[in-house]
Amino acid sequence: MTDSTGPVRDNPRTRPAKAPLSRQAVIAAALGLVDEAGYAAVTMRRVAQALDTGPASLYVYVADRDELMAEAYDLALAEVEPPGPVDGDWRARLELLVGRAIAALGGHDDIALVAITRVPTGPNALRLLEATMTLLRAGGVDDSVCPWAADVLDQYVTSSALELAARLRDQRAVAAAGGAAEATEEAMSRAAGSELDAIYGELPADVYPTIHALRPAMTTAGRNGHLYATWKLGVIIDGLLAHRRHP
Amino acid sequence: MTDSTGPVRDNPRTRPAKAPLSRQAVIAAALGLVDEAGYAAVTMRRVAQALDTGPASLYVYVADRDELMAEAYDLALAEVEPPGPVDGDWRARLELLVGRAIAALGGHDDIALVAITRVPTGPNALRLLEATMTLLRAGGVDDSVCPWAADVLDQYVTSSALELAARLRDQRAVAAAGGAAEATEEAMSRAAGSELDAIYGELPADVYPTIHALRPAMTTAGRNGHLYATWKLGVIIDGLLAHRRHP
DNA sequence: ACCTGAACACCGTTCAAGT
DNA sequence: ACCTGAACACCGTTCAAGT
Repeated sequence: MTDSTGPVRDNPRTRPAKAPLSRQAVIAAALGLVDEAGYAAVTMRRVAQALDTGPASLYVYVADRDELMAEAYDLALAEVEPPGPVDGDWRARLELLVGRAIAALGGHDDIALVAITRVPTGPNALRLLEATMTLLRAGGVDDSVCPWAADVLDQYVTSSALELAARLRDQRAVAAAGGAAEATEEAMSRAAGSELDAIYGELPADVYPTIHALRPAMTTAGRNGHLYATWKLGVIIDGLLAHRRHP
Repeated sequence: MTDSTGPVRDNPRTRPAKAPLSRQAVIAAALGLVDEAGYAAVTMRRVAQALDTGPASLYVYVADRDELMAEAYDLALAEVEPPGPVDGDWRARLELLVGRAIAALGGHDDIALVAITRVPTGPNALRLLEATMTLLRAGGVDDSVCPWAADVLDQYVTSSALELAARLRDQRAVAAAGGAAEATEEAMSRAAGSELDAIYGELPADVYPTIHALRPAMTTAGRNGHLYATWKLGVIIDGLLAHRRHP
């Protein structure tokens, strides 16, 4: 007699799940969609749908899609903790910091695309910029080149995060195809980067002698994700050390 | 008596401009639109409009927007000429090659965005990859790390081209605003990167001491485009030289 | 073979109207 | 203040129909 009569009553049994909208909820929903389907698949309409509302409602909390994605990017960086004194000298700490940023961003698919078209200025991005430049200074990098050095490291983080995301995506595709034999084979060959290898393989050896000669080393398989990332960071840091002072 | 009577006749006076459609024409039109309005503004419908046809007609020559943009990217690289023996030793030549690639891509607004989401495999990209790896080998870079080194240089080219494009875009905005005093001031402050500087300036100095201390060096003005690009390339090449061999 | 009008299934964003 | 239905001005891509 109390339950089914009044549709005016805000009954938590018939209307249970709908959490109140908020800026945080909108941003979290956007990042969740990135995880599921990637940056390009995040539309205002889908974010709204995930929050059980209409697209127009989002504009109460967020100026536009661009701002929303920038906030999702910063949310992805929230989990990154800057290393402390226990983690070693400045170089070990810098490597840890950079590695954590790559893992955090790469763990949210291609959210790092946000950093390609705009300079991140969210609170977490600023926090990590501060930490990075502090470590660089500790490494003897000159004040005048410190911002440049931080920029180079940021570019390294962005491109490495996108690479990691692509690798994880391939792995997920292989795992998802673990049923039909044909699909599995196709997914595995994609994961091995053999499309690219096939392109190199079809080039005439006389006009592309170097590509031809180095082809074994050029496949994604030959790149070995982690080893490549380590090598690349070494290149950058040693390069930075050689250019500590302003030209 | 021959000119105005027959509407059936294909009269070049009344129907002059419409060139026959072709894959090349579609690609060139797309790159032209990038130059005018940037990557995001290039839609199939606008490309069709520029060619005086309907969007459906483009699909005769091009599989989808992605392929079209990839071809436009490769077209932008067509003008890059690999340096020869007259241009100096391997390092001078590598610096020239990389500089030319940045200039070519950056001269077509943000077309370099194409290289972010897919590995360029057009004929010109392959031609320049071959040239790059040949120079790296001449510099003593080990075969096993050559592809990695080429990858690092490609990332440098892409990010530098996007930076250059942004700088040119700002300059164009300043030039275009050369009338109304207010508009000019706003455009110039944008060009000086003072938005970013304002963000840094508002940070509390006690929790962001390093950003605070280095703020003068962090503005775009302080970055001085060309000097920064030179420094960055030096960092990468010297880093590569220090890691010539496989770890 | 090449071209295209019309349609399909989407977009981001705005705005008047509701509570 | 917060929310929203409906609309506006776009998208990429397909496909049946024309030449």
